[in-house]
Amino acid sequence: MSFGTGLHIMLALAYNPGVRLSSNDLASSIDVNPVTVRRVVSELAASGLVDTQTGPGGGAMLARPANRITVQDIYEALGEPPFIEGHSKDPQAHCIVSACMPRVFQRLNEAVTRKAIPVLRSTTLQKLVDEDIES
Amino acid sequence: MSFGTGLHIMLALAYNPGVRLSSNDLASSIDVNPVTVRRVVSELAASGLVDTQTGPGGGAMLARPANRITVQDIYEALGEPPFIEGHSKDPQAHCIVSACMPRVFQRLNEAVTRKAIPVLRSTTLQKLVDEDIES
DNA sequence: ATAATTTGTAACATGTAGTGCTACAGACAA
DNA sequence: TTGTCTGTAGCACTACATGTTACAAATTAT
Repeated sequence: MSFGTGLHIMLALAYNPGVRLSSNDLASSIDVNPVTVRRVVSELAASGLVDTQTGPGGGAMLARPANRITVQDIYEALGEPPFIEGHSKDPQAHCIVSACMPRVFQRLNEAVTRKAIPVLRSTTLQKLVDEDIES
Repeated sequence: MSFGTGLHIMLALAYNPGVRLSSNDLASSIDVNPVTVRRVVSELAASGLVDTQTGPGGGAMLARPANRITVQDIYEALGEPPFIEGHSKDPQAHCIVSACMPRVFQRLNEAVTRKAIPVLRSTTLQKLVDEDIES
């Protein structure tokens, strides 16, 4: 859904290891609605990246150490769109060009993704906390 | 504006070298409104990628050969957003994490972009016509 | 000149996706 | 039992791309 909000949440949790932050805490850090935070946290929890708990003192915390969670994990968890995306219209039967567009977009996206994924996969939350991006 | 529509337009023009295609021709190939096509073509023309002409027999054609126009040219011409984009909220004064988010997103985007751009830059329209993507 | 065609652009309507907001059931701690 | 949180539903609001209509200006052909 929202990668920007999701990464901000994960980074806030990484900065506070072992501490549960409520959706209100997180919301005031990002300046969004607590419900929006809960919606994103819910997706992160479904992918096993965070652990949530209800009740007083409850909230979210990282499910494993920050050096074992990558930006790619977050990107996938939130179902982010492909880097290169075509239009959504179906190919027109009468048109040769439109018939091959889906394959063109797919291959182009694969080529870009093949380069981008390793960057996201090698960037852990811990590196971001240390502001140590991209060796 | 719309990279999907833009690339489809450019590819249709590449498939028909030397021929001017009207916004109606292009619109029926993509299945969008002719005005939408004219809006995108207008941006492509502003960047010098296509040449347009009014009147009967008018329309758009590539401004230079398909092997000298890259996907990156099109991506830039349409002012596409960065690959990795943060949320748009201003950093909250009271929060350490939110203060460093803009820089985190910027560096992350730079790292991904540095990998993705060469792919787009080495992929010419002609390669796409030949379905020869990514050596 | 005149008529027909096409771009470029404005103005407004429509569709769609993310977000804000309220509400409340269920889980949990004290 | 009470109060605090999450999870989620439902609906309003906002932002933005696209659809639609309209028309001036450029160009071609007669």
